[in-house]
Amino acid sequence: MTLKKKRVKLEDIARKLNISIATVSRALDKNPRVKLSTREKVFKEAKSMGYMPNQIAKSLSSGKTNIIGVIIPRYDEPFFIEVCRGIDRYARQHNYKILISSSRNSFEFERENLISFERGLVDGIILSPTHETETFTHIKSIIKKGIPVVLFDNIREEVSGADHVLIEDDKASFTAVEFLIKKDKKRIAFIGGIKEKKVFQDRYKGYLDAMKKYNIPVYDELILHCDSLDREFEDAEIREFFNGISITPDAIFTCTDNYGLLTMKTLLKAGYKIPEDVSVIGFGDLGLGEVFVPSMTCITQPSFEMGQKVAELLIDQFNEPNDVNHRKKVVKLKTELILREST
Amino acid sequence: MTLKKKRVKLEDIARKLNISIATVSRALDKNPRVKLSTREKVFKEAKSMGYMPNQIAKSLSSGKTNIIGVIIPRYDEPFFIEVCRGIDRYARQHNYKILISSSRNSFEFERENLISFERGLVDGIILSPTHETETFTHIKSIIKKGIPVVLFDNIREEVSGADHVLIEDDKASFTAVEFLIKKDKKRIAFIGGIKEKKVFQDRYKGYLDAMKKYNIPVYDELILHCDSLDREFEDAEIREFFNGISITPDAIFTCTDNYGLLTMKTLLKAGYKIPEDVSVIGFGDLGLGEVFVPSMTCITQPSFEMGQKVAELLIDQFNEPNDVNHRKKVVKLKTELILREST
DNA sequence: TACAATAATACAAACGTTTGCATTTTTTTA
DNA sequence: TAAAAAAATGCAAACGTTTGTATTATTGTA
Repeated sequence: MTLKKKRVKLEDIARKLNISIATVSRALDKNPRVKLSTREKVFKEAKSMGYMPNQIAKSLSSGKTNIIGVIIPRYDEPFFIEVCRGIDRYARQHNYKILISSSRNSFEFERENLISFERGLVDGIILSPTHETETFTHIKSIIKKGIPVVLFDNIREEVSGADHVLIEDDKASFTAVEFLIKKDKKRIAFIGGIKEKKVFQDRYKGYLDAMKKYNIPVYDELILHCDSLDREFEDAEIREFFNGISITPDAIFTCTDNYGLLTMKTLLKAGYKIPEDVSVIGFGDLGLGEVFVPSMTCITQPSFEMGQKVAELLIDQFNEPNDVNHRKKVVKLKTELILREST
Repeated sequence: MTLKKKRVKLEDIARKLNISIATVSRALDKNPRVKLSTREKVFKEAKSMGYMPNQIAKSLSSGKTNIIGVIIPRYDEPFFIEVCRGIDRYARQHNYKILISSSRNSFEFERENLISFERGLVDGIILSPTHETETFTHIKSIIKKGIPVVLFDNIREEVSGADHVLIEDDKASFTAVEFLIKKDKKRIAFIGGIKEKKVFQDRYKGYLDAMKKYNIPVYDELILHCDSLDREFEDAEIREFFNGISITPDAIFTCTDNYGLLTMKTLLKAGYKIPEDVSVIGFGDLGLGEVFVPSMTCITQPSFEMGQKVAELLIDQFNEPNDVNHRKKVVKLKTELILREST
């Protein structure tokens, strides 16, 4: 049985070369204060001994971990994954790693995750609040401790008090619905998500605004606010909705790619033709809408870019003076309506 | 301008209460060596001062970070995300966090990531090798240093030398193809992925084995090994393939959900009826196959469970004596064929 | 060849914990 | 009521770095 060998540390190199730890440390740092020939000796020895710096010790000493904590409501939503990709890309370019946690759509978990990040493992935090998140005291308390925080998506602006990035949900859905109206649709259904979630409220608002502006009647019957938190059940919810309505819509605006696809599926199965009988629009555009037959018209969300922007704001904070009351930055990203076969 | 306050540490509590740091530390640990009344005092003070233990200092002192490093070939593949979810679930239950990196399908990045994990930030590593990964010396060198490693998916068993978890790819695809044959299909096309990747080799093997066993002719023309590394181009590749063939297949076995969906899309657009004219089978089953119209028959990969299993193996290693030469464990997970409308 | 100026290196404290062992305090016992 | 036993606390080293300052070695200058 071979036991694992101990890591080699600065001290080992120092002893071997008969110099001090400080010199070894500085040599490996390429600090010009140590003679070139010594530096070279140290490098050579470090390599031959298989030296690897200890990140933890470094962090303790420097007070920086170069880790960014990320809290998202769930993993199984392409939007969040895409944002994380964006964060990761930007972070890596700036020598940071990211540590992702899911709050599983629960305020309690969100708080717990946040608290666990308070233990100094991360230099800053990126968070997308759950729909349950109504108060922001937990976030503010983190900020007050001087830990940089950036929020994205689903923010109630009035209360956040932190840098954040979002898309113009109301405008985006207004545009989509307006497009349907201009295509002469009269019975436009709306399929949204849990009412508590800010993004869905905004998307609903955009729908109502457009309907109002063009004087199109809004039928309560044609409005569904899905509230399944689990993907598995969304399907059933949408099926039931269509079973229950007496007015046949000629267009459907949905607040999610998944809702859009499930809607199309349900309608196709029921024998409707898309877009001849009904038009369908989705929201998000993360790949599936394009593959489906017919392909789905979508609002694109610049998810990857959102991630990059969020990371940028955070890393900017790292480099700013430690002013707790600095002016909060808000970035709004633009969306676009991508036309496909479903309209 | 309000400056951020310094973190409160054990020393601060100790000073305030006029006791030693050691006692505070043990009190917070609920160590019975310190008097109950003292413990209570300490807890109260810690709370009122807003004490949060410093994870980094703890790690340095204990030699454990409670972080698991995970390296996957890419983020934008639901399979890997699902595995990560499984890892995360199991890890959290055992008080570990996970740090995910993508090797972006490049051996070089894989190595770099691995090296960065050698710096003591993680207690162990979970890795899914890229298709470029032919030698395992970088992995072995990590293992030799005593860092626990577990691999999953896409392993060349003969060379890995580490615990690993995989599915029986050849068996799975054999089953799928056999099913098609028993449905009396005669011209069965195969759409696989990059030839260098072990999982695709195995899935191809399963196809060939089944064809051979039942004496079905294999047409080279009906075989495609996609080699786009980027999702965007897979579509074009598959379209071209179908444009180029002169034999019309009556069934298509594809090695990926995405290939399956793209295939269905292409066929539907070309006017074929599924499953009347052609049957299609996918591989993976991560949600989309069920939504598509017609829904797609798939081989299920127990991705989430795979993640959990991988994490379990790793955490088991943490608790084993430090035997570098311990007998490697290999876990094979079962797949299933889920029948849907596309066959 | 002595002395300053400069270059190279070493010492030791600090980062915030944990923990073995020593010391002090309290309780028990005779 | 003093000694022994048990309980509570404190001291200091350790974890592996970084870094300000002190020290030593090497040059250059007159």
